[in-house]
Amino acid sequence: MRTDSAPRRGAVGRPAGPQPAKRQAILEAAVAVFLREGYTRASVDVIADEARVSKQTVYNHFGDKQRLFLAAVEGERERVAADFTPDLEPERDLGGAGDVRAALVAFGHRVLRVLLDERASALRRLVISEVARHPSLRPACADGEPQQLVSHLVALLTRRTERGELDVDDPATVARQFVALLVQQGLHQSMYGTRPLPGHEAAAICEKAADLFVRAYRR
Amino acid sequence: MRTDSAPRRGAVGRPAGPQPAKRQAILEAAVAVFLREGYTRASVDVIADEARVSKQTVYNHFGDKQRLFLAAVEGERERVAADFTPDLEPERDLGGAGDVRAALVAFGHRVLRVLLDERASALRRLVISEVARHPSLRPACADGEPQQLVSHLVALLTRRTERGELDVDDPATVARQFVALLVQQGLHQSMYGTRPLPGHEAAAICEKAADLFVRAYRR
Amino acid sequence: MRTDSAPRRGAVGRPAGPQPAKRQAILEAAVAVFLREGYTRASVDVIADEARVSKQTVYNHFGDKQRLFLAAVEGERERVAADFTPDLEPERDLGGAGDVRAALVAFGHRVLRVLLDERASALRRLVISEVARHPSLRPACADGEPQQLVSHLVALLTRRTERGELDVDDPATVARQFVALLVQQGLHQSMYGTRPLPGHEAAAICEKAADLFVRAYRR
Amino acid sequence: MRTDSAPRRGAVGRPAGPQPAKRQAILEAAVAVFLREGYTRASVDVIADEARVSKQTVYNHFGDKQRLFLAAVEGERERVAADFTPDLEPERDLGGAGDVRAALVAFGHRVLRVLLDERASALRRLVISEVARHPSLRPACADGEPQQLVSHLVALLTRRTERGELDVDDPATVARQFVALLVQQGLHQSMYGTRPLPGHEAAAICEKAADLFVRAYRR
DNA sequence: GATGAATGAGGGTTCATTCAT
DNA sequence: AATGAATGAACCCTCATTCAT
Repeated sequence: MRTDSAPRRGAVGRPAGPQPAKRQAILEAAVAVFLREGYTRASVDVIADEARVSKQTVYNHFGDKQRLFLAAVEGERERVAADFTPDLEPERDLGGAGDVRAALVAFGHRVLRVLLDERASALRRLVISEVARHPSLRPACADGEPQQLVSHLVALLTRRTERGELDVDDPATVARQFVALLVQQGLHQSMYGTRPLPGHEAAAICEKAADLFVRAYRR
Repeated sequence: MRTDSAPRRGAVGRPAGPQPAKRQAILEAAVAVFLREGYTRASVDVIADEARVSKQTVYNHFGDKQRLFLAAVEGERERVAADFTPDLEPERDLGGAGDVRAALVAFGHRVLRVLLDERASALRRLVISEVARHPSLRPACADGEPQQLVSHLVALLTRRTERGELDVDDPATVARQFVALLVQQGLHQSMYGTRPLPGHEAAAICEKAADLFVRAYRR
Repeated sequence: MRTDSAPRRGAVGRPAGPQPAKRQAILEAAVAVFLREGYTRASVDVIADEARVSKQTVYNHFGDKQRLFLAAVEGERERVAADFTPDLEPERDLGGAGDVRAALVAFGHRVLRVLLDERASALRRLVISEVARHPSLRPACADGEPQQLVSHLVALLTRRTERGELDVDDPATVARQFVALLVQQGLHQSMYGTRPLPGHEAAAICEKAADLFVRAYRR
Repeated sequence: MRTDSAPRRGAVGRPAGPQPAKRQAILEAAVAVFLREGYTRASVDVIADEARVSKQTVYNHFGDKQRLFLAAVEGERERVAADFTPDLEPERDLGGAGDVRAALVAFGHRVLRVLLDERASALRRLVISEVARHPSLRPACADGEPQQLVSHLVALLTRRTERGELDVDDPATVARQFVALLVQQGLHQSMYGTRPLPGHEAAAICEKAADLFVRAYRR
């Protein structure tokens, strides 16, 4: 995650070619400003300043504010996804001998952590704000429940069903429901990521959700 | 070019006195413009024009843009709530002889109808957009799941439990979960009210949710 | 021709109502700047400064640069026409006992004076510059030969024909030709009003033109 | 992404050496853009793009926008002149047995055709627009009546006078007058080349002009 | 000689807000 | 209380021009 914007001078003394570093610096500044201010409030001047770059350079790279915005959202979306990849490895408690409820609770906490990450929350609010005016944001909007999380839960449900601990016919649907429930309660109680969610509230959400699904599907 | 319809005071014919009709006109125009454009894009000029009122009159009544905004949100919140009161009378199908599942599905459809109403959706997006910058919006943000709906469901669950059809210990929690599940799936699939939700998708959401809760709580 | 831009305070001490003086000041500044710089070079900032008015006031009065431009051209066109009305009174040498040639020469000088007036020339160049891009300028462009001059000459030709000094069948056509000839040679030799026309050149143009028409139409 | 078609010099494969083809391409693009947009609106970026050349190459060749502009005008002036050389061969109808009036009418049509050519008109408007700000345009401005046309008419008048059909003392003056008359009426009625001149209007101009001169000079 | 990237100044336009009537 | 006119700051974007490769 290099963020320097100065042209780096290699060992051979070449003064640097076309500088993709600037593009990156602009994108990072754009993400920061758009997340902080929203689309309309964000000013290209400020983004340029924050990227230590002239305003026209921004326009040379991205054409106009809207395209810069979409690029920033796209980039941030990838960054958020990447940041949480380690969290999403499905292996960890699949084989766990722990009982189902504990597994679901643990999974729920993971969902909430990903969901309430500060930058991810700001991105979500931004996308919701602007999706009505920028239809290109629809894919980003549909990502509310990161697909990877759902897949992970599908695997978990399938495995537990195979083991005879659960009785889930249609794991995809059930997984989406579980995640949706956590997401909505998490967003709602944290004001869409605007206030930190106290640990006990998070725990309550996860445990009650686990209770519901255990009650419904434990064999 | 006088267009006011309020009665004049004073014998000499000077138009004078506060004109509460104007305040209302301004508020309505403000709601329309803020919902349409968002906080930053909305311009006081346009609001004044749309209210057929001078710009300074807006400032006389509301002080500044932010206070006008908060008043508009508050007003719209009440309007939305009021609009759906008829839908929310809890008596209607409580005594229905219909089975529990059907009652839950019907209730779910009611939730989605309220949730996806065009103005209600625009209001929700607006509140989510600005809650980070205007803390006074927090109450409005917490209204994501209209309280009345939840109360209604609590009553339903309680009654059905009394009748021996269900076995719900903590109806408040269960009701919140049911509503949260519907809300999240409805918002997600309709892009936060930005595209119409096809009937079969709405039906699927409601039925699967009913299935889950029936499975968990039917005695 | 009042040109003061300060709000005048009437005898009763009222501090001035809506100030049409500002509109006038803006228009005058606009004329000056557009004539000096041309449409594109002219900047609304400079016009506002020169009118001692804020830029937004310009926009409040005229909407945008193009409308300001058209208003300025229209105003200047009227001003130019008005400025030369005294010159155009047709009575002066109609009854003159002088011979026809002298009358035509005198008329020719009048045409050149009107034509080569500094502001009128700048206006003509401006209109020619922009008529391709602003179709609303077409009327102004068609005014190249002020209609009043042609009418005047028509009267002169008619009178002289009635007196038996000339033999002009179709005075309208002949008048347009005479004026066109003078105009073209005047514009050409003065570089469209860009360099002063020496007296002897002007005289030559007028005299040769008079010779041509006398030769063609003297009875 | 090399798109140049000029041959490379040097054995090692470095593209090098002056590429006069590029200079020509730049000039052509500059002419097109300046004629289309006028001096101020024309942007060096667009010219460079249209010439398929980097912007700096434009600066390398022409120094700055103004010099590029002057070169473009000069080039276009030559091109226009060259384009009409075939039309200007003076021999064609000089010996024509047709009567003088017909010859003058035919000549008039030739003048109007040359005058109202689309590119020639755009060039004229451009020169008139800018002559006040770029004194180097004065020669181009003086070319309003192409010298070649006048010479041609001088020859015609001389020949017809020698034949005893006309009685013209000073053919140069008369020729300039005839051309000036046509030019002014043609420009005026076509809005300086901005709207097409209907055939009957062109015919009327030419015929009335021929009538005038025949009336004045036929022996 | 030619390029792509970068710049600082300035373009037209719109904003939230206040003054004078 | 209500208005129309006015303001200064800021917006997005484009310009002619230069630097570094």
